Amino acid sequence: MAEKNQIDKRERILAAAVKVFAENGFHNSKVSEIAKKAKVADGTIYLYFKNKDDILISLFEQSLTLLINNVVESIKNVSDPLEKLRVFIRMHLQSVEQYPGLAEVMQVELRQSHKFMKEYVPERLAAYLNIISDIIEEGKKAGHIRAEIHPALFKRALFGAMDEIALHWVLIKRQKRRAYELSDSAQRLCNIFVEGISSSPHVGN
Amino acid sequence: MAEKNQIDKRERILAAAVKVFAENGFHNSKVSEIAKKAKVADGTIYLYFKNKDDILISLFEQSLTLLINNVVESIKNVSDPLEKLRVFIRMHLQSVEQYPGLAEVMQVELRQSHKFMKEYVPERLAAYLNIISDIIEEGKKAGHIRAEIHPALFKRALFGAMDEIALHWVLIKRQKRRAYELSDSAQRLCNIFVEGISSSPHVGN
Amino acid sequence: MAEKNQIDKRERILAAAVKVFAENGFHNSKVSEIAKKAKVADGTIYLYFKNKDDILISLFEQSLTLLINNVVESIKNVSDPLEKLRVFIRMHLQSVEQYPGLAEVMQVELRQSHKFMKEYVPERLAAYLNIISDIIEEGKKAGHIRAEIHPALFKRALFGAMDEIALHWVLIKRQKRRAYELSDSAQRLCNIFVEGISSSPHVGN
Amino acid sequence: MAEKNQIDKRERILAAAVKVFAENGFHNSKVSEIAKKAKVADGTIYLYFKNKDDILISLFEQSLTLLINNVVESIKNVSDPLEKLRVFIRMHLQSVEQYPGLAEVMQVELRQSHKFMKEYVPERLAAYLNIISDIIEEGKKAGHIRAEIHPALFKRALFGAMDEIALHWVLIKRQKRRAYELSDSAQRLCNIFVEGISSSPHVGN
DNA sequence: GATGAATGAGCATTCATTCAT
DNA sequence: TATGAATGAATGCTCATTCAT
Repeated sequence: MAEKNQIDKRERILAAAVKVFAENGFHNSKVSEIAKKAKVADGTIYLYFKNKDDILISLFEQSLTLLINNVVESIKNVSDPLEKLRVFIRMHLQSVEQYPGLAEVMQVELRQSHKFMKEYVPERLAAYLNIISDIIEEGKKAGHIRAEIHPALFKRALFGAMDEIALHWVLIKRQKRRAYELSDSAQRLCNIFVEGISSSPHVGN
Repeated sequence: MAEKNQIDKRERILAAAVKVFAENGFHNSKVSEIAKKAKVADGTIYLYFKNKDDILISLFEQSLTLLINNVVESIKNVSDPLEKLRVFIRMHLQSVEQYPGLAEVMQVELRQSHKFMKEYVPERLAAYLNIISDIIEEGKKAGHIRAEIHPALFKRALFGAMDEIALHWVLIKRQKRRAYELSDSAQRLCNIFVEGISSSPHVGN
Repeated sequence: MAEKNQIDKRERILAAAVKVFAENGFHNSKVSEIAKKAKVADGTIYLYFKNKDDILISLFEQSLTLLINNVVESIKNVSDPLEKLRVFIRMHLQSVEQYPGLAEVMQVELRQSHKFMKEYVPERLAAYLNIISDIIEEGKKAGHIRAEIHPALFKRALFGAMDEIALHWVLIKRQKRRAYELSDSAQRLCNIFVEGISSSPHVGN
Repeated sequence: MAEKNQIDKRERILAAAVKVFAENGFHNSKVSEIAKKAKVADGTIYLYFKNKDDILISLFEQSLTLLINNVVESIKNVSDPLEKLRVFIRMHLQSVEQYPGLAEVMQVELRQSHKFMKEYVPERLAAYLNIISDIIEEGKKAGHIRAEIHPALFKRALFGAMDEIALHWVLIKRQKRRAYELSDSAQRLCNIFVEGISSSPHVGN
């Protein structure tokens, strides 16, 4: 019971942190605000996290773990590498749509802290990206993907594209302008990244 | 002479700012450090810029203006839309290679600064991205680019990809690991974004 | 205990502030100096006061409340309006003698701080002054004070006179010149404001 | 001609300073704003004044000189000491009405700087106040003023009263509330300081 | 004399983190 | 565990003053 309460508390802090970070950005977020939103004393946060940075890292890793699990699960039963790629793209954007804080935290973490929290090595992110390059390797072996496609570059290109599109969607949404459907964007992204790299001539869509 | 000196001073501040921002990130950069690096008094900065934010915005817009000019100039005499796209990609990454601060400032501006994302309207960036979508429109009309390609999404996808790749290169470079050639990356990116979207079957590379 | 400590802390800050403000004037006083003198961290001050201005206002209101209480208590059992006035004058200067910071803070607040003169409405001060005009009204009704005396003007004239005299005493005292007795000044002030200066009986106006 | 221009410039700076100080208070006034209002370069001010404090002091002394001259001139042909006092009071408040900046500068100078510009000895002010005490001495000698009246205290009491009343008038005026007539106040002040407030003839003390 | 660009000292306030309870 | 009062380091910006022209 006490243990469950502890887990609860950690989760509550993380949940509060996503909202606060998404709202104000990492640097403009106050630990005390997270504490307030989590209905926890300021000091309590330091029982569960080393410092403010640690909250962000935890959040990021938690999100990525979730994302990785979702994606791996979804891809598991798909055999065609190109289809795997389509599923991947769809899953990523779907996750963003479902947890809009996710995209914002990624932005924050990847661009902002990435560079300044120099100690931190983004293993989880690497793992996530490697799912992509693995698919490419696999597709190349199977002859479904052209030999010229460079897996390590492709994974970053795709990730950058998805991330930028997610960011745009989040920004539009925040501005209360009618947000478009991210599932449409997923389809359009497939048009570029999947149909484009295929080794067979295009046969419609 | 006096006038030149003034221009010099503004430029010196901007040049110092790129370095400092790139090194520490916007939020962790001190105005006084910029001043010191520019060999200027702290107060002098406020003769040329409204505040710290204004330095960042100016930097960003200046960089983009440079980029736009370079790109437009390079594309001018190219008639094939697909080739235009290749040139665009090459130019962008070449510029990053030439002014490594550029990529970092972009990151900073675009992602890090929530404040800007809320208040600042990135007209220059929009103009830059529209060069891409214009090429796509043109290519579609000419029948060189498949009808399914969505210009507005494409421009963001390509930009996100280029940006991510630029960031990676900058980070590798900073870590003193042997930096790879960005021109190779450009070639590989073309493989994905240009050969992929073409309406004609691939004929080698 | 803890509560007492808190009250202590607020009081300590105010006590330190009187000294610092009196010594340097409001604008030349540093919050950090107040903190140091109160043996409190800089930030602690902001747990008890909104900002530097708020310290001054609190100080002023606290002083006036004290003054009002003292005066009201002293006057309570005096029936003759003219005697009330004498007591009032004595009490005011006595308070200054007892809390020399008081007079200086009054100066600071009332004269120096244009900002306050524009935004802050001195209710407490008005209440204090109205004690004077009430006495005058009462004396006029009872026939002890001439009809020509204008209560609203009288209250300000008396306050201005007392304040100027208090300031002079404080300044002399600070310069380490032998300070005269404020009780003598009180007596002399009564001679002017209560007994009148003319040696001949009034012959109308 | 050049000399006249110089005088002009000094006057223009002082005239600008009155307005700026009256508007914002001494500490919140910027030298550059004075310069702008005087249509003079910032640096030019330092050709005519040692520093910002010096502007205030000059202003104050200039005002007092004017005041003293006016008062002395007005009193010259009055023989009755009590009447002299009435004229003095009227002249002072009339001057305030005529040059509203005067009262504000007095406040600023006397309360604020008085204490903090420790080097400055207010000789001119002393001279002004001594006009009052001289009248009292004279009146006492002539038997028109009671022996108990203490000249040195009287001068400060009267000055404090006039100053407070002037300040109130200026504040009311600034708040755009219908300002009352200062000549009325002068009359009422005479009632207090000259005629005395008691309705019964003095019977000793 | 006149200018105004340049200087750089100075300071209120915030907020991540600690620790006595 | 949990609390939240207390801490104090850290910094963008202002503005009086200077001085090369």
